[in-house]
Amino acid sequence: MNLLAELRRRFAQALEKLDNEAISAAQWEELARLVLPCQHPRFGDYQANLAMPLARQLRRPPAEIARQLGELADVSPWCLPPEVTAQGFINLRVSDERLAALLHDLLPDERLGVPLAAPPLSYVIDYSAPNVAKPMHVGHIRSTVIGDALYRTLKFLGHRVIGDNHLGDWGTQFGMIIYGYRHFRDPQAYARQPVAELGRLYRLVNQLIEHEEACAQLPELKRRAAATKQSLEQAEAALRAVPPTDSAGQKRAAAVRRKCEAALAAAEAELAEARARIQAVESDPQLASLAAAHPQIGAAVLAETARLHAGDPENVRLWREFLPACRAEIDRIYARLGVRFDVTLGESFYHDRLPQVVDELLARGIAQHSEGAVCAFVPDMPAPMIVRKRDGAFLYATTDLATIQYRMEAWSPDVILYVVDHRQSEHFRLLFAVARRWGYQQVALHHLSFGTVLGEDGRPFRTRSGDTVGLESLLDEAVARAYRIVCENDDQKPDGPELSEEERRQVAETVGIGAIKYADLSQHRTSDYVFSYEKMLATKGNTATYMQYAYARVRSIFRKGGEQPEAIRALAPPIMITSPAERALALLLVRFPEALADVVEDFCPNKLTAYLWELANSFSTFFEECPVLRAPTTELRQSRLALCDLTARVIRRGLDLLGIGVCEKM
RNA sequence: GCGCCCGUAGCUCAACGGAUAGAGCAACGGACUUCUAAUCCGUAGGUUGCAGGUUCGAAUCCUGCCGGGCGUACCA
Repeated sequence: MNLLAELRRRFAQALEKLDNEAISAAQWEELARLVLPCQHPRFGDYQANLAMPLARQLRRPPAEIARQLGELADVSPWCLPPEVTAQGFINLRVSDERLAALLHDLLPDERLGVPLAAPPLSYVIDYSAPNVAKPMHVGHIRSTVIGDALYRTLKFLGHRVIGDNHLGDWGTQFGMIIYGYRHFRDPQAYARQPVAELGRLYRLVNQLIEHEEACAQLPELKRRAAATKQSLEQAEAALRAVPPTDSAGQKRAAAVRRKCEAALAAAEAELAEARARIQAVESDPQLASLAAAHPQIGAAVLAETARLHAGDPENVRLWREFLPACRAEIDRIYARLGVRFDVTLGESFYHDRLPQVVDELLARGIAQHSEGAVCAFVPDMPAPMIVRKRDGAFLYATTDLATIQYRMEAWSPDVILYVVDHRQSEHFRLLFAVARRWGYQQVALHHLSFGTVLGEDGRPFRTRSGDTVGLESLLDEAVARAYRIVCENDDQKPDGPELSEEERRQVAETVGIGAIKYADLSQHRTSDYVFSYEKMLATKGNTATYMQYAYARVRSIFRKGGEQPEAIRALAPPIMITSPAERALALLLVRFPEALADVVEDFCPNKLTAYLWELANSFSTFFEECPVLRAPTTELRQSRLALCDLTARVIRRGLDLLGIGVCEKM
């Protein structure tokens, strides 16, 4: 049961009973949303803040309205009689007796009190979506982890959910490895380890293309750096020319100078990057000769891609040969991450549909020819959505439209969620607008954007040499650090180490992967965050490790006491609330359903991490203050064991919904 | 230039239009003969970028400014 939702219902009923024509029925539910959890326990557990906004409408003092609503609202049996303040707040406190009863009911409940959604909706979640020909990197973490957490949570709430991995399996990257395969492959290496060899070919071709582009851009970049330098000098001169008495003028000129400084820094950085790319190839004789032997490699790669798309038998054959190996590679990483999909329909799946999509858009007047391309113009958007290029090729925008069409035909979902980084928000605004005009008006389309993973320097997370960081090496590093922490802790246990080497490895894997996922999920989805092994593996604070530790402590109590959780559940002892620590823990246990409702309200998993952190913290306090095995009476011991069991189950379930595991010992 | 997002404790971040803005890290002071100290308890730290406005009530909504990130017609 969701207690908050229930109290809101009661207050909506109270408004109805108020029988005041000034308040429309439509307002009841809206006002009832002003029943909220208290920010501070001194005011109680929940508060109803609806008297204040009603005061003007009803032309009566808020305190008086609050008193009346407090009487009309039937908050029994859960809450004590409401207390009303002079400002008009209605404070609600859950009665200890009922709290105990609620927990007692929770004990045998597999769902831990979480109600099934009524009615259930059907969702398609589009997440992860890496390009399969290149190794997965740090940039894929967020989409994968957030999407998976939302998938699990929506499913647990009883919705019909289809997790769809919209792979990039049809793009230029395949042109690159086809080209690489034709010209640079090492047959023995390919026979031995095809994925590694394809990865090498991808990186090699990519490097040669970057070299070619950098060479081509170099004069322009030099020119731009010189020009920005000049405008900076002008801006500085202009600033000096402003008389000191003109403070407004000074400010304006200083702002211009700052802008020029930033532009110069950007131009110089770009120039430096281009030079580094050229240097990387030319300092290596082998690479340099390859670059010389393959001029126009960029165009050649595009031609290979075009031949693939046009159905050239040899390129299609190679694509079919490469794809399984590439898929196996990412599947291995998904297995390690514990991420699953219901379907994996990559871009290639929609290839056949693209011409019809464009034709249909043209026929219905949604798109038109413009400068040789086919474009869908949308009011209030500065640029159109281009669905076919001048050269006749389709774009990912076209694929995205075809994907919506297919998903609607195949599953007719109520909601489609796209877990994709914030830089694509404009693309999605266009996409959704065009989809609406195309006739998909019922389905809710949400772009769940997220921020960038930053390094400790505040710049997007990269290696020291400036490369993106491979996802797998990230996992390995986190696990390696977790292993050191596990060993250090186990060696220091008062009764000596209790983990075997094998167990230590397993714990380290669970803790390390959990740390990475949790660090990501505990940030607000939309903000950037700084990637730090130190912080994510910290043993105090809002980390997976802390939750996992709390879970392990509970399990340890059961082990030491020779108790079985199933036995406690079957016994279903009365719950006794004898201290503030017990009460705080008990109330949080009852509020698990609220946390999950919060998560899906705006698709923010950090609501769940915040809840779990509070719960685990509350348990730690309880652990310090309330002896379980040595409780003064058998009844209290059993009651506390029941609290422990529920805590462990909520933590385990909560972490599971985030895609994070637990350990019995750590 | 235009568009989108962001500015909260020294640092990293929470906060649903609600009461005295919360955590963690770092700092300081306590608690292991007691179920895992990977812990707990306490102290200190704030003009929520600035200025207006809306509201009974604003970190939250609106306007302007300052500062930052990202995106801006044929890449994905």
